[in-house]
Amino acid sequence: MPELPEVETIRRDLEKKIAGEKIKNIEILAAKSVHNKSSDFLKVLVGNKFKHIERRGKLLMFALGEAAKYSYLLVHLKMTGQLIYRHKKQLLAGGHSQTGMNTTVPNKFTRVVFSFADGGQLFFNDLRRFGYLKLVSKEEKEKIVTNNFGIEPLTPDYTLEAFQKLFKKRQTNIKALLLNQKLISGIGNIYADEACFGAKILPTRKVSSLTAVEIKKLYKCIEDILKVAIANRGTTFNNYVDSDGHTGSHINFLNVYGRDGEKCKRCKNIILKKKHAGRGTHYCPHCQK
DNA sequence: GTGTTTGTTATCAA
DNA sequence: CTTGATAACAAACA
Repeated sequence: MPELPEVETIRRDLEKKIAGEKIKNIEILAAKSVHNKSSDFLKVLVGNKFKHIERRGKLLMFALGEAAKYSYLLVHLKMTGQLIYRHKKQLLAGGHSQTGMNTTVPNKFTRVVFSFADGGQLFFNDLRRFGYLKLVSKEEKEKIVTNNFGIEPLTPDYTLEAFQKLFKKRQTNIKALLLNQKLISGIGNIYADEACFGAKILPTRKVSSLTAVEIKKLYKCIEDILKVAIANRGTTFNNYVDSDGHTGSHINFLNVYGRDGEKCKRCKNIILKKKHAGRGTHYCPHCQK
């Protein structure tokens, strides 16, 4: 489940590997994963290059070198998408990474393959095919960003004042607020539960019931948890790997997500998991109020 | 065969 | 128009 820390880890690494490198060839193995006509996709990208990679929430935006009708390639990994890069030598060695967990590419879940002039290849894998690649114009990109993404954590836009505003005149609960990308972007099921644990707040609480002190605490916890998770190169629970095909290590630092039935690291009570807002929600019934 | 997993959108209701 | 709640999607695995 790539959320902000996982997508950011991919963005930073991948940008160093592919920025400015000419795209020599593209294989579309699953047309459904590409939200453009295949012929358009190839025509625009082959011979082009990615200048840099931006990110908003969980959405990656590859800026094209030669921008005309299309200026950006949007990539959303949804639940099981992966972007794995192999340079020429790794490919000659058999498509495996050299250290850590091996992810063989291509594999049966490879949907699109980019081949670069320097012999490197970028593989878009997606087991469940929820993810997508989509070419858009500059205007479309800006419209998508404006219409679908709220406050971006870890940027100057993420202020306590802006965060506090989200709580005004809202009837929903904390978990739903944190998962709502239009209000605050980049948080998914894992970090929503982890942030609530950090702030000692039950995810089921109505947002109107939070005190000013609790809101401030949650604000700080979100920032902290995302930064630490990035430092740990993300959480690999099921499917996530970085652009080298390596797992992230933040799973070792999770306090509640996936720990139902285990002891709370803070108070030793048993962590519970309940379906809430259609999602598995993990919490400590004792030290989260 | 069934239940479970979640990011996002569609749909309906208030 | 805004907000909220829920279902649906997709696909593999235990």
